[in-house]
Amino acid sequence: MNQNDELPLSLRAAYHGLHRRSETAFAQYGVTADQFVLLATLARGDALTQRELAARMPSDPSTVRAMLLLLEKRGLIQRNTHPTDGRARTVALTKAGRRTFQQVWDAGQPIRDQMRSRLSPEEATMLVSLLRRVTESLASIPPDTARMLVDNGSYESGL
Amino acid sequence: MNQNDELPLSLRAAYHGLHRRSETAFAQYGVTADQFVLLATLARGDALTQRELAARMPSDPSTVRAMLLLLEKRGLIQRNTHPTDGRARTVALTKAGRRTFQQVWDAGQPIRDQMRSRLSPEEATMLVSLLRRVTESLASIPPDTARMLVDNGSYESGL
DNA sequence: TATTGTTATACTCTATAACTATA
DNA sequence: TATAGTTATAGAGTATAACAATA
Repeated sequence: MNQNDELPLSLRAAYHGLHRRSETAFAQYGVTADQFVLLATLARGDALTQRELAARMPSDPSTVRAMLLLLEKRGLIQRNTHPTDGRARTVALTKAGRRTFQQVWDAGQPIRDQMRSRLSPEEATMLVSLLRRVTESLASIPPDTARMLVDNGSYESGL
Repeated sequence: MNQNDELPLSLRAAYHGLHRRSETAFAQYGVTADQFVLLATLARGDALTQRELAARMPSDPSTVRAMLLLLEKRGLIQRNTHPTDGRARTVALTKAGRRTFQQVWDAGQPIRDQMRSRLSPEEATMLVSLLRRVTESLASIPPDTARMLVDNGSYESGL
C-alpha cells in the first residue's frame, strides 16, 4: 500500500466530515444531508422526472423514490403526472419546500465557508476540477463489467 | 449559489461514485465498502480499541460496534480484552480476515487505478493534500457549536 | 421491446440515550 | 468523575427483483 492509494480513504474522510457536519446543522429543520442534496437538485432544475433526479444527484431511482415519499409526506415536494409521458412523474418543490431549502442552504453556509477556509480561491477551483475528473473516470465503465486498465489509462477493449 | 459552492456537491459525487463501484466490486466477497475500510484500518494498526478504530476510520463508536458484530459473526475479526484497561477491548483481524482483506484489496485495485487514470502523479498528490486540508478544516470546530467565520478564516472566539 | 415507476423486501450504516463496568 | 463499551431502539439510505402501465 503506497501513498498513491491514499486517495480513496482521503476522499472518504473528507466526505464523511462534510456529511456529519451537515447532518448536525440541518437537523433542526428535519432535513437530512441527502435530502438536502435532493432539494438542491430540484432547486436547480424543477419538474425533473424521478429518473433524471436520480441521475443528477447522483443516486439510485429506488433510493430517490424512498426519499421522495418522506419529503412528500412532509409537504416539501410534490409529484405530478408528466405532461407528455404517461409513465413518468415530474417532481417539484412546493412553496414550503423552497422555503425550507433556503433555510437549510443558509444553515450550511458556515460549513461551506469552513471547508474553504484553508484553501485559496485557486486551490478551491482546482479541487473541484480534480474531483470532477475523478468522478468522470469512475463513471466511464459500467459498474458490472470488470475490465483491466492498461498502462496508458485506456482500456483493453470495449466502450 | 456561485461556483465556489460546488465543492460540497462535487465531493459528494466523487465519493458516491467510488462507494458504488466499490460495493459492486466487493460484493462477491460478502464485504461492504465500509467494512473494507474497517478491515483496512485494522490491517494498518492491529489491536486497536474500538474507539481508536472509530476515530481512525473515521466513524462513530456505535456504528463501528454494529459493524464489528457483523464481521465477528463472519469470522473476519476478533475482539479481545485489553491487556491493561479492563474496560477496553482490542480488535484484530483473524487469519481469515487478513486473507479476505487481501482479496478485496486486490479486487479494488482496478478502481484505484481508474480513479487516477486522468490525473498526473502530481495531480493525485495534490488532490490528496487538498482533501486532507478540507478534512482538517471541517474537524476544527466541534459539530455542536455554531460559530461564525470571520473574513480572514479564523474564528471570532474559541479554540 | 424498452422504459418509468411501484411494490415488497432486506440489509447496512448511522446515531442517541440509558446503562454497566472500570479507570 | 470520566471513559469504554453494551443494550435497546429508531430511522435513513441502499439496492434487487417482480410487476404494471406506457412509449
